[in-house]
Amino acid sequence: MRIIVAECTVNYSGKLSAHLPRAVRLLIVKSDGSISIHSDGGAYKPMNWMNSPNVMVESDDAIKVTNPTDELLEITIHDKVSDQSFDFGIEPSLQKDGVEAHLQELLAADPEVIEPGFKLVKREFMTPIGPVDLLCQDEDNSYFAVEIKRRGEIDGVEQLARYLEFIDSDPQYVGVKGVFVAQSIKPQAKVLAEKRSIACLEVDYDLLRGIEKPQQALF
Amino acid sequence: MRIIVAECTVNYSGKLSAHLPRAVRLLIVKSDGSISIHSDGGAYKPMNWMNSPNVMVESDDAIKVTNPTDELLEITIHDKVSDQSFDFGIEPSLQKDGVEAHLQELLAADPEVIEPGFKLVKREFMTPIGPVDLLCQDEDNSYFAVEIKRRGEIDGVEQLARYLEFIDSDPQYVGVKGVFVAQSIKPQAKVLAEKRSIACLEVDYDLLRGIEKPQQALF
DNA sequence: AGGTGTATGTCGCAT
DNA sequence: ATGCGACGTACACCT
Repeated sequence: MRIIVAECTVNYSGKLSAHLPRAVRLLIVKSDGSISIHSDGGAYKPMNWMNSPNVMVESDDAIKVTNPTDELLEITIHDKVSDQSFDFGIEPSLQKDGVEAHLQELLAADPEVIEPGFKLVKREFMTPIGPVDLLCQDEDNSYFAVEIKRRGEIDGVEQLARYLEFIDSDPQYVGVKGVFVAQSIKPQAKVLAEKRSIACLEVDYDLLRGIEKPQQALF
Repeated sequence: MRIIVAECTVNYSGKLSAHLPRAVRLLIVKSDGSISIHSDGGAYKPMNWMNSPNVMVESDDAIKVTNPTDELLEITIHDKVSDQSFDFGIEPSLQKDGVEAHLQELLAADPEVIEPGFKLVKREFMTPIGPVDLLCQDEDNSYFAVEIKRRGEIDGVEQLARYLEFIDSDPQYVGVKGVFVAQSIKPQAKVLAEKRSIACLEVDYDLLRGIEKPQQALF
């Protein structure tokens, strides 16, 4: 990892054109060759960047980076304040917990959390426009398509509505109903779900993780 | 801007839980208080971060950052390699010039690219739920609502379908049909467009830019 | 390599 | 503040 602080101007052309006027900025060159240009503000997103793979050509007062799709990043260095390199060694893997995949696992293991009597038919049930998270059946063997989100927003409801449309057109599953499950559901998403005759359920992830264990202990 | 290189372990809890095992990493603390933790790889996205506003409490071997929504970022510093601060001054504004708007301009200027005989009725034609990119008429004076995207995905088809629903409910435009135009259209988007009776058209931006000039030269 | 869905998405703009 | 759409989205996963 190379860390440069320099007064510079930047031009990017490729998927769009961008120009950064002269100012002091942080340049990060990672060992895979990717380069990013940060200002002192605006969250973590760099103002400009070029991902690996690319070719970087450096001269006294300029850095030119090109990639295989003909994007060009051109940095003119007016005044170099600092230029250091560090050896970071290998990066152990990042561990994450609490994303949608976990939520789906927990609910697949315990469909009765969604509705008493629910049995899991299929996880990632395929439709022509993509997989719905869970397909379940209730005690009357009626089908329910379940869409799970971490945050319940309006586009998630639309997504489920589209799936339902396609699943319902299969005679085997005709009459399928929808359940929209999320840790929290926005008011507008609830309104739209109501309009689409889709049930809503808010679940607490920590609680869900909690009740999962006692149930496993029963067996 | 403060730039720290240190061997550290990191824990984040908030919207999810994340843990970074001990390794050397780059910590960037921007003047707005936001902090990001980078490894030496993986493009520009940091492994962990905390945006402003937040409260940062620093001790000899640890940095604890909390924000108003009770997210917590905890960095344990095992070995500090470097710790420097720089004054960046003010950042002049970034200038961008995108492809998206230009594509609409080109098609508005040349609707026949979409379909021979097409005439432009209105750009940004207003509906109660937002403007559709182009409203056109063909040689039989039938109406066509055109939605233009750089990338044609399923959401764009839904968007156009919603517009069509509203436009069609106006007696003047009843029977309006839809055309979905993009540089490339994903298979699933095509499937949904088919189901919604919306025509799809993939256009080449460079080609379009090319044929624009000869036409302009005719006048 | 290309398609598809998620993201602690981020960002900007309108309401 | 919240909703909504665009992003040089990035990124993991699957075929």
